[in-house]
Amino acid sequence: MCDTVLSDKQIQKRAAIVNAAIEVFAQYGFHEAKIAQIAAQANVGDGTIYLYFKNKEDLLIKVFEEIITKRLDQLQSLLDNEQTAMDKLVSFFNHHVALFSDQPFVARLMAVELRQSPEFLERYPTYQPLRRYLGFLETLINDAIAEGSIRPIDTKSLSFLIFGTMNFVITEWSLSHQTFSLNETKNTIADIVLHGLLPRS
Amino acid sequence: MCDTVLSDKQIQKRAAIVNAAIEVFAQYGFHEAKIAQIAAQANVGDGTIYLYFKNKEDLLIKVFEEIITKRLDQLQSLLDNEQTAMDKLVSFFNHHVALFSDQPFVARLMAVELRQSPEFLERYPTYQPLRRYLGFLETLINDAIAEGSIRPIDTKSLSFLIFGTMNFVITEWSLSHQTFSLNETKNTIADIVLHGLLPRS
Amino acid sequence: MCDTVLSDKQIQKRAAIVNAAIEVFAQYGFHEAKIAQIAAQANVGDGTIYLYFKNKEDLLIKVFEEIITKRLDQLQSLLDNEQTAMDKLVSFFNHHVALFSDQPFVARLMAVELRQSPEFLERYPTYQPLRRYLGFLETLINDAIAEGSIRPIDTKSLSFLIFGTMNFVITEWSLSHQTFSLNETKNTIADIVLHGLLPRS
Amino acid sequence: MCDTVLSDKQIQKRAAIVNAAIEVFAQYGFHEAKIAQIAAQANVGDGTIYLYFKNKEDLLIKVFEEIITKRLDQLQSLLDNEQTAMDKLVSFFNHHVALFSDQPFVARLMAVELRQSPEFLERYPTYQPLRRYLGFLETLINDAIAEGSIRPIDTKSLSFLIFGTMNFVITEWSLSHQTFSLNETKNTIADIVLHGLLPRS
DNA sequence: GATGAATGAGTATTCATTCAT
DNA sequence: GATGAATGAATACTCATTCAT
Repeated sequence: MCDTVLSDKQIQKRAAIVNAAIEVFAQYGFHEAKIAQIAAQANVGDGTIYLYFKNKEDLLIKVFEEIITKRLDQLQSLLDNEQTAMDKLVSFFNHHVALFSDQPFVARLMAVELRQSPEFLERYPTYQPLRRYLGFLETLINDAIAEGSIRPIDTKSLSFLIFGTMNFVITEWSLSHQTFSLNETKNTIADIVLHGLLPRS
Repeated sequence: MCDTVLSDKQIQKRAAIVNAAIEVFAQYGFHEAKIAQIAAQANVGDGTIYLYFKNKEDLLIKVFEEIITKRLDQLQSLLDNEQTAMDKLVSFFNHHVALFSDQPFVARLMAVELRQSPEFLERYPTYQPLRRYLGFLETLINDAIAEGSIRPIDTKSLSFLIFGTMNFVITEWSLSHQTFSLNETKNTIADIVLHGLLPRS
Repeated sequence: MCDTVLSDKQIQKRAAIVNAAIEVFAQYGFHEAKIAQIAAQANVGDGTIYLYFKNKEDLLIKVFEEIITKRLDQLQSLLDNEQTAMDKLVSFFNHHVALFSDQPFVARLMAVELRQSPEFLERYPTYQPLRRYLGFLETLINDAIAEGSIRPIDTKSLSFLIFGTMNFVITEWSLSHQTFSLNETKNTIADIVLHGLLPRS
Repeated sequence: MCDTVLSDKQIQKRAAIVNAAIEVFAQYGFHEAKIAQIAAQANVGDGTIYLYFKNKEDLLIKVFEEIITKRLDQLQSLLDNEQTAMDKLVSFFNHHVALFSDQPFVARLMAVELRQSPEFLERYPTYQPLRRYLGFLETLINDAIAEGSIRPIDTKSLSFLIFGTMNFVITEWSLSHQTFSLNETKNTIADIVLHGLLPRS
């Protein structure tokens, strides 16, 4: 059934499972999360999960894929409002933080759970929702460079800078129980990246 | 015996366990790492590990503490060669990357294993070797600001920027099997952070 | 599921586990009894035991509770045939021996396993199926005294005398591989208790 | 060394181990008692115990043998003061209770630990310190019968009656934290056994 | 399709025993 | 002889997965 067309009721059931999985994975991490708890939270039988997902690992993978896809769709439509490539890039940055700070565990999941171990990753060589996300960011950067809004630097390096920094910031912010202002930190970092650290003459 | 003064032979045995643990944790992650495998790799009996560490979790914690402490000591003495605060900061940045790229799994461990789950973290509220590391970085930043070498910005934000970015870069570099130049990426990022992204008029 | 109403099949499965547990506990004692062996004997998976009992200790406790309850029910209905309190008391004595000599290990379990250690007992301060059994015996004694069939002596002392003696006798009889006549011993003891040891003038 | 003649210092060391073992076995029971704890309590190294005893089981066995031997010696000399066989028997009864109530755990050990399991017993077919104790009691009974002080009944049955009852009483008394008068219970039981339960005309 | 009872493989940890010192 | 660090066998319990209903 895993790949068949689903009825409405089935779509709802699958969504319930995914939502429950997000919550439970986020709270306990992959290994401490129990299928039984996810099933209970989703109000389905334990076995039902296996009608929609191959196994626990597959559930984690799929959950991510869907989060990232949804995030990218949201970002895409939000960015349509912006004119210049630079505006789009700045907007991406702001919305990235905003979107993930709504569900900070997703940032943690991205930084942590999907990187369980080299072993894990090697079992899913083609699995790279993160790649799609970074790829999207790289496109925006390239456009901004082409536009002349920012100076030409290595695209991948900048995407790592933006994504890596903000992922770390969001995770810290979440783990610290929001004891600092995410927004101010974000603005400070944007300022540094845009203008540099050196004193302005 | 856990906390007593150790004989030379015991020190060697303990070190063998720690080294084996680093390798196995790094390759498999905390949950997939088996005590039996660590013991085998260290050439000791399974039970011996429990003479030196309270349990598997304690082993992870201690392993980290020791890595971070060693790293900080190394950095400290390397930085003694530098004159200005700015030189020290730049040197920290370079050596940080160099040190962790020698053992890229340590970067992964820092980013991943120690963040297992909110549950895990809450069991060790005061445990923060990462704090010490970031604290050291913040001191360097403050000195550089006081010196006038960089403009006054929020210290914590900058420390997040430097550490978060480079931790991500190292992890990506490691997971990608070193398919890009760590050094060039590092230099590009340093350039951006120092001079900013905007086109130079 | 532990406390839910059970289906017929589940009742059978639970009973199979209880029976297997009685045999294995009886043969090896609590500590030497292995869950795997009980499961094998009951023809269920190891894990299945944990669907019906919290843990090994709980299994021991529950097994006893059920044996004692069943024994008391049997005794109760057997005693309904007797008219006087004295007849009931004598009947209890005879049936007690008969019932436990059918499963002599139950006598051993009562004397031994449930008294593992003061530590064990203190973990179950309110757990006293033995109390119920002795309490029942004390009631019978009180009635016989009220009836005037036996002289008024301390009820508890007599209950200890009857129960303690016969439990010891049954255990010895069982451990000695029935090398003496349980029935004759029982009758001799009954005679002594009823008529006293002193020579009859 | 186990069976060699021992120096004074060794005799002391062995005694320290035995005493520590009694305490620890009594408090925790055989299975929960740890060799390491016994060694610590006896102020010797773990390995030292194995110089004096073959293994943990052997330690339990030897400990009992010595307790029983000492008890029997004490009883023997106490009984020398008595004239008639009947006086000796009564005296045995009283002193048995007194001696064991000083170390109620010995009663428990006798009732419980030495009866671990049929398996355990079958490993020590010839091991019967209890036999010696019961044998001594039977001799006293026989003498009292020969003397005409008590009527002729089956000796073994009476020894079971006396020993079984009092062992149970002492154990209950100990486990109940001495909430009833051991002495009164003892006297009531003696009275019943001597005079019988039936009303005196 | 949905369920959840049953399964049994898998593992951290303990502790009696050994043996190099 | 005494020690106690080292050993590794042994086991209760968990939980992802299956499959009869």
